[in-house]
Amino acid sequence: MADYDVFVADCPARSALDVIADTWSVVVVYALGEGPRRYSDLRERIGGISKKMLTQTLRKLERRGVVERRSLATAPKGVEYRLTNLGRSLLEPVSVLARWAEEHAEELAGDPPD
Amino acid sequence: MADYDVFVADCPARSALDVIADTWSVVVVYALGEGPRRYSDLRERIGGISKKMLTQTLRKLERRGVVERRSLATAPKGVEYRLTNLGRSLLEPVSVLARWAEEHAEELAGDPPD
DNA sequence: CAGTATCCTATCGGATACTG
DNA sequence: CAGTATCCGATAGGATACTG
Repeated sequence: MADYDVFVADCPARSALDVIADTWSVVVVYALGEGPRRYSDLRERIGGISKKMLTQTLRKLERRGVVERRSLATAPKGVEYRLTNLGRSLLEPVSVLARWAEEHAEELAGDPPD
Repeated sequence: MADYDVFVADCPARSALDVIADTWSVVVVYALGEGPRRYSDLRERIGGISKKMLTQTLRKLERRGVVERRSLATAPKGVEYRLTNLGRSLLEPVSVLARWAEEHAEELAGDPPD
């Protein structure tokens, strides 16, 4: 019936999750989906993220080739982040996930954190 | 352009991830996508999962309403797990994730674990 | 057969303070 | 402005041993 296998190492859904499963990655990708943003604007746009976690998340997404960092020479100077092509291609799967959660919000509502 | 917001608590993609982001959940859901399975068969089918993690993952998915547990009276006795309707509805978003990872396998190949 | 119970390490992520 | 550095508590998850 199914022609995929279910060993973790080979499970492709798991490789996708390696990119986006942590607390902040999808949120950052969402935020950058609107267009390039400076570090400080990102922090404002995203509620409650510490500088540590924002930097850490951006660095990881950079290594994965999902975002790109570039320094701005224009005043006021700063740093801008944007999605790469790979990053933009992530928006669709993430939105499918989001739609699923919205459609099943009630079923998911009642359960304890973990 | 985008009309979603990006605060974690409200980010629907994050609620979906709360269900599937851990190491084994998607793998278990995949495996159960083939049909009901007994505990021991699941463990065989899934490579390298400990009893502890299998049980823990199944319990969590049960609480989330994604899988259902039922005892088998027939010999040999045992326990069977199956996807609920909610669980089956998860197969699509997960496979979208999987397809994304497969399509971008090379881009993702080169990077360090974290 | 289908779990518990323990122990142990590694990483996650928040808080705070400091820097070029 | 865009980070580092440090400390800390709370999970995540592997290994092993025991149980009804």
